[in-house]
Amino acid sequence: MPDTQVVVVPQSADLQSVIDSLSARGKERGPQGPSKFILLSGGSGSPEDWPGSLGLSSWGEDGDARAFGNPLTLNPKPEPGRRTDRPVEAKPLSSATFPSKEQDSSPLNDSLTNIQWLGGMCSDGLGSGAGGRASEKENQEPCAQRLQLSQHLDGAQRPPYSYMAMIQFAINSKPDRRMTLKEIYTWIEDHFPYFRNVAKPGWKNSIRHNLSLHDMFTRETSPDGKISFWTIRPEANRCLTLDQVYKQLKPAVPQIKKVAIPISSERKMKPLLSRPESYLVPIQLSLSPSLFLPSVQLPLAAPPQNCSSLAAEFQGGGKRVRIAPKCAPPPVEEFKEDPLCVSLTLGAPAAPNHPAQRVARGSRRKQYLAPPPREEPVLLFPDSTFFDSGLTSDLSASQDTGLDSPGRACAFKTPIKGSRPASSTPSKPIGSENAAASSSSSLPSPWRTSPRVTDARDVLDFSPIRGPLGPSLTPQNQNRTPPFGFGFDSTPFREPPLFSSPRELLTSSVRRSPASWGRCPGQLLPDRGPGPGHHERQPEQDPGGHQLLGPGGRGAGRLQPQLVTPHPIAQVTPPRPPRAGLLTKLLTPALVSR
Amino acid sequence: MPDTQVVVVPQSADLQSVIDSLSARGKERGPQGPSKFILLSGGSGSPEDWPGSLGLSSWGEDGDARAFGNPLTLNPKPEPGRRTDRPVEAKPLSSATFPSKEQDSSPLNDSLTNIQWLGGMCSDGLGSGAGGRASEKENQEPCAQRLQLSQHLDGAQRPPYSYMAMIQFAINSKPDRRMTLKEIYTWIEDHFPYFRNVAKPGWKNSIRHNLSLHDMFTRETSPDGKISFWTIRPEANRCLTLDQVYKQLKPAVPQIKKVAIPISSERKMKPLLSRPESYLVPIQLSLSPSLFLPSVQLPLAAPPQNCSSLAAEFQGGGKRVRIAPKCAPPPVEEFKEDPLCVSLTLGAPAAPNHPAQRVARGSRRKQYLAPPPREEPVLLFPDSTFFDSGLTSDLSASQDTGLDSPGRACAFKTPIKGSRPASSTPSKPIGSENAAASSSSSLPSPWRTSPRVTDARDVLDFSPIRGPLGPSLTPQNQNRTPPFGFGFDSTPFREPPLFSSPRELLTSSVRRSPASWGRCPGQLLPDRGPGPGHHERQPEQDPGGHQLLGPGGRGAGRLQPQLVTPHPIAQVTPPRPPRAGLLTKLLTPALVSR
DNA sequence: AGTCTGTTTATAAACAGGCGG
DNA sequence: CCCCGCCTGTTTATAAACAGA
Ligand SMILES: [Mg+2]
Ligand SMILES: [Mg+2]
Repeated sequence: MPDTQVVVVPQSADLQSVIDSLSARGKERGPQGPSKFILLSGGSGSPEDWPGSLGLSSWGEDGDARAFGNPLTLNPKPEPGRRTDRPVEAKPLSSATFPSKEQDSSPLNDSLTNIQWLGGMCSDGLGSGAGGRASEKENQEPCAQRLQLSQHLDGAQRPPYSYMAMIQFAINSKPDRRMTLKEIYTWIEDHFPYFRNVAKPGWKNSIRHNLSLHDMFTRETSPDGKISFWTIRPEANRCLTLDQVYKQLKPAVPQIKKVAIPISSERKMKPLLSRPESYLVPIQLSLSPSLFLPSVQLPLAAPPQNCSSLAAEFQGGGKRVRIAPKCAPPPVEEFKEDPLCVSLTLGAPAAPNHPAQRVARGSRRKQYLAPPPREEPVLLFPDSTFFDSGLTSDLSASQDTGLDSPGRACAFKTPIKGSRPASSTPSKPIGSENAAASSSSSLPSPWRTSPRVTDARDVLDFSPIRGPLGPSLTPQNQNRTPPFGFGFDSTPFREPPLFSSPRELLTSSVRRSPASWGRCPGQLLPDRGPGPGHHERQPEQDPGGHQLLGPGGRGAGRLQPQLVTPHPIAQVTPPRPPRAGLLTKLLTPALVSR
Repeated sequence: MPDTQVVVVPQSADLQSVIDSLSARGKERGPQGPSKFILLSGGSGSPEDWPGSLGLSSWGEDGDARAFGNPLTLNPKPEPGRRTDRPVEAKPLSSATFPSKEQDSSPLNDSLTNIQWLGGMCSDGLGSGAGGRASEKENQEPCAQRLQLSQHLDGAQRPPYSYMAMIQFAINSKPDRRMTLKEIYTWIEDHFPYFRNVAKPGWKNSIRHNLSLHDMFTRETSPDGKISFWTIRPEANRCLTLDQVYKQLKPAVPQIKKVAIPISSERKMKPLLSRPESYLVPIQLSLSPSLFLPSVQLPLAAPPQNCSSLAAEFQGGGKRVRIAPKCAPPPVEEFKEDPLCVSLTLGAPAAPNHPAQRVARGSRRKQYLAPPPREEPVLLFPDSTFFDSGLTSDLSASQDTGLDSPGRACAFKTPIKGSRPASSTPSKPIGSENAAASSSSSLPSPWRTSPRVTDARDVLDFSPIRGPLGPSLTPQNQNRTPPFGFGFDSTPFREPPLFSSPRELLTSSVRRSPASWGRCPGQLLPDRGPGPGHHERQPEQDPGGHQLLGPGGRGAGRLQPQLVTPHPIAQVTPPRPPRAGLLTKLLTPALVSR
């Protein structure tokens, strides 16, 4: 049902206004816009938290106590000048005109107009106070103190994407997927006015930081050495584009857009850390029909599998939406306190109670210790496990409480990756990825072995787009065809995408054939030939991934249903939110004064 | 001359007081303490900047505007409780006694007593004000506002080591090189009282952050899954210990301790970012005799090579000392404006003007694009290039200006690493590390090829200890024996350590045979057998490294002599500090008001 | 329910190197 | 030609969000 959107509505929200808003947005969206909506009751939140009226809390007053312009202190430049090269904010806010010139970047073919965080070019009359020491450094006040006016439509809403994601958007928007730093800046400013109009100049520092930090991004130098271009390691490039985040590429594939409506929750974070509480993300829903409104039936491929999701948007009382889910199959039976899962059809039960496949307990994920052993762990990989977009979903909530509790075949514990996922190139046997970390040659044997237990967990597809090939249930981790087809790239993967954390996803490579690296679907690469024979050096094979969103314990199996249960309007009864904790408080509205 | 220390003295310092201080310290040190000192005139600085009287500037006033304890705001816990589990600072500073109990960690066999940043347990009478909202969160005020009193001897000086380095110290101090998080905390608090007495509780957050971020650190789980231990990937473990930083392991190897005396320079950094301006670091000096006082002659192994260093301590007007240098051979002749180098004996000139070995220009280092080609690039690897301790030294200052300028054989440009150094395991051919990044199968040919130019640069030994085997000059990158011998670990490396940045050093592995992984020299592993046959899975081969110190552009060829020239008291005439810039100002004293 | 542990992102900063005014 | 400031790139520090135990 490509024209369908699932909308999670705060309990306290006015349903009619939601509907009105959605209808309006659907019109803006044009013919491709969703015409049907699935409404789910979400956590809390009041109408004033809605996109347009979000108050952008308190990041202008940061002040920070650091004497900025002490002209006599010659301490080495606290980030030199570095003002935005765009004319905006160049002068001390003298009623700038925001020429919005230099729309030189990629064509704005993204139909961005309907996204709430994408306001138009700021056209406010600024000129507010505090303009004295005009910010010339990156570590300065936000570009515009003019927050009180036009709190929307000028990028007041920070986009919900992480820097890493935005950089990927930017680079992948170019046909050759290569961008200079300045171009990245410009692209982001053009597509996310927040950064031009609102963010402090330090955001450019963060861009550079991300480029350097993540080895997904590599720098290439022009032959003459004069120009540096940033690229995405082809093995790691999931070819994320901003388009894909809200525009479906292949209507044939069932896709549902999802709108998370913000829940009030004030942050004390620094400006760029605090995120808007809602945004549009595309996901491929794979929920059992019982989760939906009675009238809705998803034309799923295989037998409808479970695999969670949805609730993602509400974790932490409207924290932020998770894109690129860490989707792990729920344990087969036996699991306790997993409200959403209860009503879901479970994947084909893998060999239950597979001994030696699970770490006794203790696992905050990551802890890449050893590559998955040849005897593949039991990995539940139900059909509907994969989500089209990076919407966070994870029903692997089963806390893995009792150690070695029987009946929990798919424990999904501490996936292993051999501290570097590298080396399993097509030219080499897959088993060659033994580059591992756990070979500390002096460990007492119990220590060596235990972490090597290779339960797959979390994991799966972070791709915002879904290929037509529906993922097939692969309980034995064989013949699996992870949904990395990417629409046009149909190269199947021999190995299932096994990674346990966003970081790994981000850093590691795409589990596609080298021939398909860098071949992204769609019109983004019109001038590029299929380039099939190009994979000179076969990089390490590994599932590539990316994280769209901000900080948080993404490394672990997220979206514990008990934490984020969206109280679906459908029949699914929230089976008692177990062990609420602080997050429960967040889900209960009005506690936050605001 | 193992009993010799090089002391860099600020120009404005009172020499007699320096000598007195050094003498006193030497006595504290005991029989092993240095009895001879080499004094070098350094940048600037006034006596009050000396260790004991450093003012610890202004990190208590940060304030930060974020309302901390707003009891009604239920925003998810801004770092829960998390007070130091040690009793120190438990109450609101009620004249704490600092029981200093639980000296349970490794035996303090480090003879730490002579290090200035290691004060005794704080014994001040504290009880100062501001004790109202006792810090219970990690993101709180520093443990003790009592800075005004007893500004020394209680850890007032932040140790000069990065978190990564300290974690290595801690873990490697255990015989089995395995530590729980809490043990790491305790070890650091015991050995660096700063963190117990002065630092804000957030330092523990940073420890955890470092453990997670750097994949050098891996987590292992006990068989029952109840306990997590942090270890160092054996391939990456350089077996750094705090001992090695100031204690010479093998007196046969020439080692000289160095004392950098602080230069006044106020920072506006946050507490933990601002570092003390001086500390002891061991280096293996390899300077031509002309650089030293006439009476000093270093018994260097091979013909005295150049290779810089020294000046390291003074960059940025007493920024911070660099440990674990990024030592790169200086260009042979032709280089411009390299004062220190001028007077140094240069390494044997490698094949001059090796075409196609150098990137045309443009390089801020890192930019791992392709693995080093089989035809090894010309890498100047002069004997004295290596320093015993991690003292930063880098004479590769030659800006590599003119592209393909002849006469500069050792261009050291943009080393390449194939975005993941993995896969070249002993079991596999070295050539198999083709996991690379530059295989973007759609790049126009010029872009593909250019970054692949494989000039080695920077690089080399970050080890704080030096093995007896003197590095041999290897202009052709063959038969090189990088100084990774580590004293007792004499396993030679087949591949030279080729890495270009501290990060790479940190992340990548030690270029030792797998059998030698985890085998660190000395008494640290008394209870561990030689464990030769333990390397089950051969991890990626790659030079291991580590960085001891804090932030900064370590990735690039550092220690531009023009920036840090210490004005040695010896005959070396500072050949005109080229292109001073802002850093020049920093070197000139008194400009900073203080 | 709170704390501890672990993972990840955001932000600031230090500094190196290059370039252009 | 040199100085100097800005831009770019790398790395560490710090705070924070959040998950899991
Ligand atoms: Mg990078
Ligand atoms: Mg780690």
